[in-house]
Amino acid sequence: MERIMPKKRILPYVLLGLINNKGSLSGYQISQEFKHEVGDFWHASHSQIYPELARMKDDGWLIDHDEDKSTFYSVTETGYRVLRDWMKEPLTDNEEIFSLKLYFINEKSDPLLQHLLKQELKIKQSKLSYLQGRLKEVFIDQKIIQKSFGHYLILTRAIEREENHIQWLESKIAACDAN
Amino acid sequence: MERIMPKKRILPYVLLGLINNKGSLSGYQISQEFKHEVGDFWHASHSQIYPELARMKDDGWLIDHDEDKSTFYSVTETGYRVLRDWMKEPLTDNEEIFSLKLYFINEKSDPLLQHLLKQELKIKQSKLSYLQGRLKEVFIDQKIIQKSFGHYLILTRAIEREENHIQWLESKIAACDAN
DNA sequence: CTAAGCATGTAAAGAGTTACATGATTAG
DNA sequence: CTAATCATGTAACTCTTTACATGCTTAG
Repeated sequence: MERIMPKKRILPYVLLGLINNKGSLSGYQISQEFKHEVGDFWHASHSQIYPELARMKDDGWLIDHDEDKSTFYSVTETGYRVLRDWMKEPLTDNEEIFSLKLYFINEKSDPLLQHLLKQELKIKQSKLSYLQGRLKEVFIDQKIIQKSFGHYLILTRAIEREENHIQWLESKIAACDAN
Repeated sequence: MERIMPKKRILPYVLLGLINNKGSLSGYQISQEFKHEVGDFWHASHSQIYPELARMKDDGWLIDHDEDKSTFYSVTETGYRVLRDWMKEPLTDNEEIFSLKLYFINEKSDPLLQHLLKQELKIKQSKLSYLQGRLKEVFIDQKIIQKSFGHYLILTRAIEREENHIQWLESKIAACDAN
């Protein structure tokens, strides 16, 4: 018995996180934000941003004030609670979401930081063993490597990538523990 | 004077590449493929796959034959030309497309392999210097790091990630040159 | 005086997901 | 005999993009 369960929308949380980081942002400034680091893991065009901001204001997540021909939005208490609740939701095997949530943490001392790093480490460790299993399973001999060389490359690359990510996560967990 | 230019669809090329890799696949088998390595950089649900296969057959990119209650598709000469043309199109800063194209190369001796690796290396090198520039530009002092710690983390992580990727690309380019 | 950028908004179309459907086969 | 998996297909909906629109300001 499946109930209609719409796909979890990310955009409102992204907007909440961005506005919360900067204190207050206009729709235009948000679209500019996506041209820098955030753009690596999320993007939205202005035609999505403006109506979304209006909806979020209606929902009481944001308040607006006009200044210099621009409408600036700030996160309300309700909005901040919504954002934090989303940040606390369990991570899945989705690096973009991890990066976004990390990006939305401002203080090194925020306990969520450690929580996120440790969650992501577990996910990545199990992903790594999955990929290592696939390598053994799929590429049982040299002949298969020769005939699917691209597949072999991307699989070995994925393994290296996960190893590198795990190392980084471990070093950051250690560094944050040292406080 | 802008003309209507629909967003470049990837799905048909993904299907072409997957079918070409295996010689022949059914819609169901394709949806299973997305549960493994390919799923890391592309995904499609069966409700997208079946109509797309039908369209591609109409366009003469695929031919089908029935067997055991399944419809299997193979790539036609036209389809293969379309796939190769797409593979030769310049890469952009989009790792998924790079990985997909790499995945679709079967032979180590395929000259496209070297071409892809070198193209991606250039893109990643310029991305790395962009990110290094951002780091200097944004985090001018310790105080800013303290107040945007998450941002600092994901930016330094992105830099490490690109460095690791560049190393890998360079090692593979060298290894392939050695032939 | 004009092109580029600031700033916002809506409409139309396309891509992708979830749900609804059906029917066959296989394993417990 | 019943749940899971194989296998395909369509309908409805959501999300995102592109295009159409407007008006203001700044730099060359």
